[in-house]
Amino acid sequence: MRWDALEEEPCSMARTIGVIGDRWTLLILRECFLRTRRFEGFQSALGITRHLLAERLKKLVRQGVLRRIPYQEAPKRHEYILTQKGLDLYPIMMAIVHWGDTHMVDTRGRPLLHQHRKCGKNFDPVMVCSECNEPLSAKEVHTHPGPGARSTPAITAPEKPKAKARRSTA
Amino acid sequence: MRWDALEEEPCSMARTIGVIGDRWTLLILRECFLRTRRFEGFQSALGITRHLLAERLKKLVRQGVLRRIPYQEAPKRHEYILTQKGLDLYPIMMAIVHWGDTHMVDTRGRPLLHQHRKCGKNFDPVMVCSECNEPLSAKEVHTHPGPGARSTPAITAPEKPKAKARRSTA
DNA sequence: CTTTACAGTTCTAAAAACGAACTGTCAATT
DNA sequence: AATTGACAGTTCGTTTTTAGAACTGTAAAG
Repeated sequence: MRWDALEEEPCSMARTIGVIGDRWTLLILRECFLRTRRFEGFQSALGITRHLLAERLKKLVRQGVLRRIPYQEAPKRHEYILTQKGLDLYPIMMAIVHWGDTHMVDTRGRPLLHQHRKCGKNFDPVMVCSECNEPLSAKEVHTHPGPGARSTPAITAPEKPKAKARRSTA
Repeated sequence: MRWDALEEEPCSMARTIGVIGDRWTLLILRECFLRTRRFEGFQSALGITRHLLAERLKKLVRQGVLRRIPYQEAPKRHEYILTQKGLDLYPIMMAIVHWGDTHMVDTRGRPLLHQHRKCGKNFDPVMVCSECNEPLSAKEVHTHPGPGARSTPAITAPEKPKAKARRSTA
């Protein structure tokens, strides 16, 4: 699969993965949220090769996730800062961190705590329904096609019409 | 960087990225949440090479995200189903989908709608503070070291002590 | 007895990532 | 005046991953 093809797929998840779905990009974005702004900052924090870093930053700028802002003339220098589109990735980041906090911690506990300025407490992020404010879990959600769903299913492998379950121990 | 090293880092995000932070893995998990369970199902839905699919499934099983359950003897066949650890990835998936719905839709609108069984309505996922239930945004959150923070910063590049800003147009 | 479903494994070619060195501008140091 | 260091990349040869297609093996169906 060509990875830029992901952005054309009629699936918001595939499209998003096309933008942020690789390891370095996610780590670069972590650094952005931790207030890193400059090339050397990213490079030394992550140990990414300079080549790849340059490429990933370019892509994030192209996608509108980061903005490249000059902070000095003479040797032209730029900072990379999150746009609103980039800031909106925050729930994804927090969800990733929280899963790690829940399932990947060692005996010492979590590496990082998060404090909510509004209420002053250390918190966990919780995902709730926008309509009833109840916490969400996979089993309580029903998925159905929306207006942007694929009309011509030509791209997918054609459904084999003769799908007769041989044995169904399942 | 060796990618399995990510799981040792004192950062819940890095550790999580070590498990799910690549394109195919995320797409495989999407399929899992859409109730795909079998090898051929994943393969034909995604167009992933069989080789990589086998490898990724193995890794997800090793990580405890999927469980490999026999559904027939004689050719031994297995299904891959989400464990609780895997189901807990749901907020990450929803956050990714929601970002795509917000920032990557074309004129036709969202490909998929989500209905909450409890309240019956189509919804968006919202991330809130576990303590005060207010929606979260990056700027309202302060991050500080937890018990599992790195005690010996030997792995990171040593902080250059003489960091004297040459020019600060910033 | 040939085909099909299914779950992989094996192989070679192509693409991506790594690692280290190099380019270029300017300020500060010697 | 010459050298060093900060900074933001680019270039290039090597190694690792991924793609793509074919092959293996079991058993039911036609």
